[in-house]
Amino acid sequence: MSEATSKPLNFLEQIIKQDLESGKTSRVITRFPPEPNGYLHIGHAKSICLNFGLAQTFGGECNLRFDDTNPAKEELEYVEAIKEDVSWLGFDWAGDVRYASSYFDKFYEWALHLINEGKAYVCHLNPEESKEYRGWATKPGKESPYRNRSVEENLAEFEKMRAGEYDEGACSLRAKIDMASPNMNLRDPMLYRIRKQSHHQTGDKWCIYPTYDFAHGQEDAIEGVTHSICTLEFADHRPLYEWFIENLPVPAKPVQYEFARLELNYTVTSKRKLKQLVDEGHVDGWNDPRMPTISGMRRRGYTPASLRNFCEMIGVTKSGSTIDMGQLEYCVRDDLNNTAPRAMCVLNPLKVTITNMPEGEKQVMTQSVHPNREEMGERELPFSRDIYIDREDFTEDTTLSRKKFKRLVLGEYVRLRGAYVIKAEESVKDEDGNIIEVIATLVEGTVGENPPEGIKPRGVIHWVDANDCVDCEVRLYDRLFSDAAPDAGDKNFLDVLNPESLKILNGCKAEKSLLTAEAEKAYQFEREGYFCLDSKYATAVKPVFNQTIGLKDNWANKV
RNA sequence: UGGGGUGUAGCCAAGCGGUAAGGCAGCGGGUUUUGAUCCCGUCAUGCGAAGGUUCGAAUCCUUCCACCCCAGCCA
Repeated sequence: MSEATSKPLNFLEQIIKQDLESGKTSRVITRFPPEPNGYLHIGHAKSICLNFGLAQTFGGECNLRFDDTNPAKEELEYVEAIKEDVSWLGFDWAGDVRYASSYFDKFYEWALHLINEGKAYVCHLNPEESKEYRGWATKPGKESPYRNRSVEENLAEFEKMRAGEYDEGACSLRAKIDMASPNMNLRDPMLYRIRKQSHHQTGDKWCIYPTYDFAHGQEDAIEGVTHSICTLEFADHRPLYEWFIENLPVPAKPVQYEFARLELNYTVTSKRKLKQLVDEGHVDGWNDPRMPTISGMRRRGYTPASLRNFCEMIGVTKSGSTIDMGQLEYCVRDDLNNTAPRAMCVLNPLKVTITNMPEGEKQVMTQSVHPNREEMGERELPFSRDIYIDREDFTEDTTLSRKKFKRLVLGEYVRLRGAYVIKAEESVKDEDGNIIEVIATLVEGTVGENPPEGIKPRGVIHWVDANDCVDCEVRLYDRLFSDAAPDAGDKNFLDVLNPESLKILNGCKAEKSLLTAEAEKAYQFEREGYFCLDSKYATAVKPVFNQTIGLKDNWANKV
């Protein structure tokens, strides 16, 4: 790590390195603490890579802990999905999955401890009154009239809360700190509130639930977490986090650090908004391939490695930043370019008949599965008199320069990828003047060989044997939002949804080898992009392919 | 205008008193049976602004400016 070529340490790595060197800690324990109230998204991927990555780098461990302190918003479906996403990303948590809810007895005991110390009280102010008493940024709060109850009374009232004798909102347990603190979080924060709901892990055992603030640091302490890493908006909570650690007989003293959450342009990373997209049917579920969720990206064909590389590449700092979507796309292309098998698929088929090839004759071309990775083997491509090419790869316009149109032009030559050089002899049109077929001839001896002197193919195009191919559906995706900052200002993100984010193409013609494609495993459809079989809609008789990402294409606007 | 946080290129990001790394994007060129990949070159006299300290400042000091977060019985 001291080599000149190594990546510089981010600020958290520097802190941990120092803590290890100074002996402040001898091992590193981190945790990824999602609340199971939605699916994980790209922003969580950053946190996962950070927390698990730090543990890996320094030979420590990282826990997966569900921060399930609010039964009103949480569901078992989400905990299962989150576990799957973390595993898929390639990380193993230490030991069993943890739950904040499994520490509820301990939290209750610690609440009693604070009451006994005179540091917590049951407050019967209702939500509106609490708000009023809290004051404002420039205005100190007022002390609750219940603030100075006796320990005995508080104990009795808290027991009544726990026993279900009060309705939701009737009262709460609060810490006695400082109603005049400039930090709003220290103005007698709430520790417990009443929620008469069953919990996905603890059932109906409790009707009072600890707040985030009263739970998080203590969870960390119980698990021996040394570096508790959260996002910037919790920085204001750090003094409170520390207050609990100082005032409770906790078994360890974790320290909280904050980093900037990931923002990506042209998308939203807010569970609330993503849930709204799902609930209102703007997308096809949490794993819609257009969603920035981990499950959506997986269904789209993104790989764990590409996401990990992305998170590594963007860095970790405390400055709020918005990463360009292009950077994520670069990582996906970079990984897929190296790993994806190649195949050919014609998206908008145009029939080509090769007249100097006898009807019924079948030839077989062989083509490498990957141009620079011989070990991936070869594939066979049937070739006959009738083939399909893409409509966009043929034109009758003979005035186009060779630089501007490197495809098939009437009267000229083009190379069929992995097969012959052909010449377009004439085009056939329907009564409306649309080109429906191209009549062509092949140049003998051009498979794997250059054509004779004088024949200069304009370029290389992809094709598929019309007599031996697979009919399929292809789904093309564009960004979900047409605005770079769907969230910004007071604009409604739903107003900037991109109406063209999904295009469904039917009647596409894929090469036969694609019949064995595995769901979510991307192929490169040569000259088109990366595509994977959809895990939801593909059937044995009808493959459906999702476009993972297009090939980089910077010639269109240059010529 | 209370508290907390952040300002280095179009987007990220190193830098920790010794004279602005790297990546993405862009631009120019080369190779190529994918207009992809790959390769080469190019891209901040400048670090939010203004003062100050110093032989020397993105780094230290002062003042100012801009943006983000906090008034849930959400996390």
